[in-house]
Amino acid sequence: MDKNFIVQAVRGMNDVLPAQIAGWQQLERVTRELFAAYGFEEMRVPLVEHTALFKRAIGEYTDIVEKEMYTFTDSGGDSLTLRPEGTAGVVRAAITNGLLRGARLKLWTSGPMFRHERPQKGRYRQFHQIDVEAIGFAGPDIDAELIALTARLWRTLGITRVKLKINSLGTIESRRVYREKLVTYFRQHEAALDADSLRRLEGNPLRILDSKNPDMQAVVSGAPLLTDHLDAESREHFDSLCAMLTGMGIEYVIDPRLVRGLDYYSRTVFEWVTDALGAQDAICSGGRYDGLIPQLGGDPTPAIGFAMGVERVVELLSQTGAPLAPAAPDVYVMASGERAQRTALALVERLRDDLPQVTLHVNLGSGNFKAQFRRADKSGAALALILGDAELERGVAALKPLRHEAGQTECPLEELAVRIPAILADLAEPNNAV
RNA sequence: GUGGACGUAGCUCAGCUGGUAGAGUCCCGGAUUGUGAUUCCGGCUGUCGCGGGUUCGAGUCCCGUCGUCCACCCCA
Repeated sequence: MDKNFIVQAVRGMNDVLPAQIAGWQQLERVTRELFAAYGFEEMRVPLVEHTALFKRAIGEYTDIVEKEMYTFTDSGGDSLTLRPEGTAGVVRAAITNGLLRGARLKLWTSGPMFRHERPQKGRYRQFHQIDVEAIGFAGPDIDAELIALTARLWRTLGITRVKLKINSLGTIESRRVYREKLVTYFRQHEAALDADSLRRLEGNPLRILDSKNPDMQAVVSGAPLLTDHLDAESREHFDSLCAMLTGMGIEYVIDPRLVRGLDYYSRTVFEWVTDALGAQDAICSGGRYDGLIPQLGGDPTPAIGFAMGVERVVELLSQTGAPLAPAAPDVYVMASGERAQRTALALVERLRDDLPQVTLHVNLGSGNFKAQFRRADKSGAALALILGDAELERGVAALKPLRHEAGQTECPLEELAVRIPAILADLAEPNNAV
């Protein structure tokens, strides 16, 4: 085989193998239950939208829109884009399906997102997010509830190395005023800015505050703070949120330099970070986007949402050390001899009819008893069902517990549907364990 | 997009200053011709990421390329 002809996976787009799936399924199960408990309903939206939607929602001058989108022209001549984030599609769906009209929507969705970035740990070109959006809620109480939900999620999953950062960006108007002050300040200190920051000065000056360059610390720390330039209503909204978080016993730090990279955010923004994943430390973040819906053509409606990175949370989950072993079957069925092998499948199908709650794995293909026992052991099954020509002669099967000292017994074929659950129940008793 | 490290068997890795590859594990068979651990014996798998160059000779040196990882950047 010529390795040059082996089809490779696309860079940054990963397979999730059976050995890794347990963490994904656990996260999916826990979030599904939690969202239902908080009154959120699932919805599903397309992976592909018109390019214009993302340009208008995320912002023309963001990194995502400028250089990270998978955009193509379809055969009808439309410019389409693989979604780089989830909120725009959900909001578009709410508008085009007529779900607004003063409604209060609590929604969640999940699936793959696409950004053409250089892959590294926790950052892939196809990655997965779980998105939660609350549309039609103006007060700080929904902000607090969303954050409480995420805090509960970490607790439920056993994830501890996370920290909550919050901030308020103010209204779009107050942010514009602050932005001008900031630009004025940085212009006065242009000599001290690095190349990245000079570039941002035009497009997104707030991001300069986020700079990790140590040489920039002096300039950045002298910059006017967003928190000091909030309008009165945003100030009150933010103070209420802080009080509610404190009231719920949720720890947080106010980070006046926390700025989101998407233009649609206003007022509350928050981010859960961890020190366990390296440079890609944000596992869940979001904020309020009161101005987005009218900007996309809907009736003015306040809203807030967040997204969590599935790959990153799953990685944290696997680091917590909680064993996520693949499920072992209850029974491994082995057959040796021509007649037994012919009979085994039919026998097992009857057992599946009678015992739908019991998982049975059948040894497929050939293999001597030694090999079949090895496979049975590896499968993790509690019980081996052994069918040989000798047993068939007498109309019985042998049953051997694989994880306990209890010895091997024989059972008439017609009694298996009764005997197997009885033995499994017996083996499940903790004091019978080896 | 920028910088750095790395790429040898399915997996984890060894291979000193260039002399055409090795261990453990996994898998298969046997000791035990119908019984899973362990032990012992035997066996299978590699165009040393790919392409080019230097050399009598390259896993080893050089260049390019692809990929992974780390950081920048960005963000979930």
